[in-house]
Amino acid sequence: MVASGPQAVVATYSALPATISLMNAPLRRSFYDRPPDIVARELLGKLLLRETSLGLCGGLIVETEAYLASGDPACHAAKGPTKRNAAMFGEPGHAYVYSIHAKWCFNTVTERAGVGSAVLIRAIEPLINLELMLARRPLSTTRDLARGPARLCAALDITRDLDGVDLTTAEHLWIAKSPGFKLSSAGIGISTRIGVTSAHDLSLRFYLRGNTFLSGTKKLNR
DNA sequence: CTACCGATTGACT
DNA sequence: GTCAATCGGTAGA
Repeated sequence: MVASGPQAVVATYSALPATISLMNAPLRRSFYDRPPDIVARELLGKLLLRETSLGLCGGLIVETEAYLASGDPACHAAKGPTKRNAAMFGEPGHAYVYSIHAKWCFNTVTERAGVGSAVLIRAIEPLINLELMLARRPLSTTRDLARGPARLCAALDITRDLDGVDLTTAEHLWIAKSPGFKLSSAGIGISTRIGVTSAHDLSLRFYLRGNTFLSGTKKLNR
């Protein structure tokens, strides 16, 4: 059993020269209490961490998408609150977990309660406790383990149970800074969002350029 | 209750 | 590159 709460975890990240020590203190609520396109961009290079009775696991966020409270018909909040999207209208810094095509996807709620915006985490680079994550997706290669929003949820065991959970405590699911990772604007790619059937024109997908663990096609990742 | 849809994935050409 | 399986959420009878 791995103790919860801030602690150092060790991992090797492909873009860094060597094994690095990562502190896992959760980002504060103020980080999330901003427009989703800002949060989506700044979540790149952060660590997504998941704690269960089987131990700690996680990885580096390499791809995100913003869903806007207004002017964005692709956003689940666009038609107002329902039972499904209730978490999106709650406090920032909580999880919004929804089902699509019989799978789960994970978002962080952004902006103040009542607004209805979020950031979808689309891909992580697996770093911590690969064995555990691979056990949850036994047919997957390491590259495909968490490349895609539903794959990532399967690898981290994120389901409906975590809908609405607070991301600012190191209990079940949270996001932390990864020391040593520098976000440069040159390293960030921006494209239209993947899979949406409306608002094709909005460039609200953010990704770490050149990262091996991105979902989508080569063309979108240039 | 039924019917339809989808912010996906994995198998296949 | 194409395409169908999958099932929870939602709307409507």
